[in-house]
Amino acid sequence: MKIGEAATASGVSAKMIRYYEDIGLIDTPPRSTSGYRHYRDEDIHMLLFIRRGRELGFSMAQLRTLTDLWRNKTRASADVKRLANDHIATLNERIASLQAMADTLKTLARQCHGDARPECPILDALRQPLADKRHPQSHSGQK
Amino acid sequence: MKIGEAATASGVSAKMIRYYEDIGLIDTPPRSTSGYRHYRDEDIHMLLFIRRGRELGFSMAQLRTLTDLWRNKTRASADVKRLANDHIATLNERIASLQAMADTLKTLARQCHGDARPECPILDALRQPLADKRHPQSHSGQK
DNA sequence: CTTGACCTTGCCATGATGGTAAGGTTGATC
DNA sequence: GATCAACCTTACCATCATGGCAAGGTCAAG
Repeated sequence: MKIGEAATASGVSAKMIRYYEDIGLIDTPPRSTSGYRHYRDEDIHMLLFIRRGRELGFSMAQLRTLTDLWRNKTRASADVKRLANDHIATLNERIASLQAMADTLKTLARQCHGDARPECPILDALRQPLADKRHPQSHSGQK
Repeated sequence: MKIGEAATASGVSAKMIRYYEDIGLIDTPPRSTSGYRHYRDEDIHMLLFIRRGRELGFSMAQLRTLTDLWRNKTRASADVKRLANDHIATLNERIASLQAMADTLKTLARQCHGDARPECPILDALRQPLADKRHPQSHSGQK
């Protein structure tokens, strides 16, 4: 299978397949005499594996570990689980951060008239330090 | 105020202040005869405004619009509110996407023994198409 | 043999940020 | 009035995963 077919079959662009090869995430495939890369079904499975990992938000570094674990028949499932749990924790942090932003904005937007007048609590809030709902600070440390 | 002080006062690095100037997000400040940039309190407020906007997750493009609105005394608060609501929608999408990843991973991690054995439903799941909880697909469209 | 679809490599761009290097300015201290 | 440290200036490189483009080679069908 040439790279175009591999791309279609795996859903990973030819460009990215070459990139993954470049950074050593996948094996360097054999080449035809004319230099074309050739992939086997096994390689497609690897690419699918990588794509799904990316879709779950794993970083390239984590994918590197995951593909190693995948190839390693004597792996301990505990290692995979730990990686997954770490990633879940990271996802939760990112979610919490975005949620805090959204909550703050929702509060501000609710207070904004949203009409033709220029007064706007949203802009006002950006002028002053952002209020922290849980630990509001009353002092401003300026020089 | 020179750029270092402006950076300290605003919490925006000198590097980023120059960058914001470069992309036209802030005005080009006056220079001393030796070429040093000089900032007034007003400029610091603008930098604080930008920083807080970034902290709320607004993109640079949105910040560009926001700073324009901020400077424009005859703005309509409706415009600010619309921008905020758009951004809330974007944040919600990103949250939902991350939440879906986390949910899938949590389900998989729960099924993983997490011991010394190699069998692992997490790796298995990455080998097969990821299940969509709401609309499971039973066929695979391959060539 | 031509044509079109594919492949190859290599370089550029993204976006917001940090780093580094080489050189000029300033102000304080000796 | 020299020196030194702390600042400033510009300019370039790197990130990370991805896409785009260009110039040229390959291959199969007609």
